[in-house]
Amino acid sequence: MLDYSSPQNMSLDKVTELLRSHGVSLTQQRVEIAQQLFAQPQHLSAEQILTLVNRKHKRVSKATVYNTLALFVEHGLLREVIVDPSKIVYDSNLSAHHHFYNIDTGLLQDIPSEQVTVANLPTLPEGTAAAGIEVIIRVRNNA
Amino acid sequence: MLDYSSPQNMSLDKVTELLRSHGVSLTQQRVEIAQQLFAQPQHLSAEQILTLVNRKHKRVSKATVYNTLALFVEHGLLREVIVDPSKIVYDSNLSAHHHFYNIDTGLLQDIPSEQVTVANLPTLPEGTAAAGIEVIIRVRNNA
DNA sequence: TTGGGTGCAAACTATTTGCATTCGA
DNA sequence: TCGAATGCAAATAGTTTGCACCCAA
Repeated sequence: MLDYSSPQNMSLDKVTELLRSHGVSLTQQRVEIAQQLFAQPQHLSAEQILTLVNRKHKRVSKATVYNTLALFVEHGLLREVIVDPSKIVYDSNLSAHHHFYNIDTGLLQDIPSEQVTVANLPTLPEGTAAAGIEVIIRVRNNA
Repeated sequence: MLDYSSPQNMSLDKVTELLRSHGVSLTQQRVEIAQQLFAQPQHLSAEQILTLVNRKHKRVSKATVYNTLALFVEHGLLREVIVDPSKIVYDSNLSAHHHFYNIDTGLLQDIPSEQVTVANLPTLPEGTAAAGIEVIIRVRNNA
């Protein structure tokens, strides 16, 4: 499910700059988590991130993974994708896009935003401002 | 949060016909749950449904509520809306529509499908068929 | 009658929390 | 130094499960 072979880490320099530019102060754990997450655009659960980060040496606790993910989301470094009631998926692809979600396999795939047109938006409810528009296309495997 | 005053129940006749026509066999509990759910189009959590159904007399267990909701979803009587990682919302509005989700209050509101145009759909992943298209517009309260 | 449905309590799992310890600036 | 961050374990909450009993057809 998770490809353990290909992903390189993002370089320390780049991670440092990325976190700093988003107002996140540095700690060893945040850097390790960020190196994994931002090596490439990807979809990971908290559990998967915990496993990835601790693959070689156990250095990051579960609570810190959750704390850090929440912090990254808050600072706009990461996007939560809510498609499966059983767990949150963290998406390190920051560009605007939508998703295919395979309800049989759980596979989540990006749809570049140019490939979907959402038009004619309705007026928002009184006293609210838009925080994001999401299109989720649920698919199932052909029998 | 939940309006306990207005909702009437759907009549026994209508519920009987509704369940039968969707291939669901009748039991006391299923009828009680259906009467609440289909009294009007609404968004309810499992917990809320449990409370509603047992408001007067305690007759339906938690496990049965979950079993029944899953059964109704399977038979197309109900739609699961997944917007909040902490709980599933069951939507008794069967007509095509999308949702506003207020991330501050948790309020879910329908958007009639005529009010949003989703065009230019991308080709589906190999070997899959569409199971549903969802548009969720997340909003927050104005400061 | 009898297989599906129900109720109860215990199990499960993702996430959160409390608090003592450690670390970055 | 010192407040912020971390780690651990226990707590939480929604949902699921196992199994004995019950009831709709």
